[in-house]
Amino acid sequence: MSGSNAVFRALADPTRREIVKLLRAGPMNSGDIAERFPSAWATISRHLAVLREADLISAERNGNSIRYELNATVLQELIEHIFDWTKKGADNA
Amino acid sequence: MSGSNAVFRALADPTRREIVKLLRAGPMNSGDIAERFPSAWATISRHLAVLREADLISAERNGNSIRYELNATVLQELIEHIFDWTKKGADNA
DNA sequence: TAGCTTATTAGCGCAATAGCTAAATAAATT
DNA sequence: AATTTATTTAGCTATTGCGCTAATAAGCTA
Repeated sequence: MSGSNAVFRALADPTRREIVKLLRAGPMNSGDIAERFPSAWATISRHLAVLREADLISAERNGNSIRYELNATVLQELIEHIFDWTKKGADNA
Repeated sequence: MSGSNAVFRALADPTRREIVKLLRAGPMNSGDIAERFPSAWATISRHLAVLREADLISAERNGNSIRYELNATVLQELIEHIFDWTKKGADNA
């Protein structure tokens, strides 16, 4: 999936945006994340996979559990991307 | 559809993002927009409706045709919205 | 009014996505 | 090795979303 498309698609879902916001505070385990949502663990796990594919978060195995961390860089790039849109002129992607 | 959710959903589609980018140069008729895409006019028209619902563009009847204009304010707000995510701390929406 | 132009809405098919439960994988523990 | 804990993958159903064609609406002009 091509770069920014995956990011936009990932952020189109409210639950996934909530996960992103949740991870601002710092890294969390998959289970700790899932606990905060009404959906089943497996459902959240799939959401995490989508965010991972978009590179919005990164996963790291930590013994038994898996630690998810927000990828602030990608958010920053997204902001710049949209910011470019607000400028008239050339066909800057 | 609640505010920012509509915006994120609208931008999740590549064609709709192209339309947004196209309108940076200035207002355009529905037909002139549609001509630039391989999809059928009706398909583009529906995309325009989605963007309109998200308030990313505004429509104005101009005699026979309808003029679409980019709503730069909403893009600006979106940037600020995402920017807030990059800050740790409180649960700022 | 009829007819042309411009644009949207309706209805259908198909592919993609979100949700669930159950099964599978992985690491730690006994 | 078998069990427990943590998480993902698989298989299913239901909903949503995109694109098409055909039909409808709104404005203009003869």
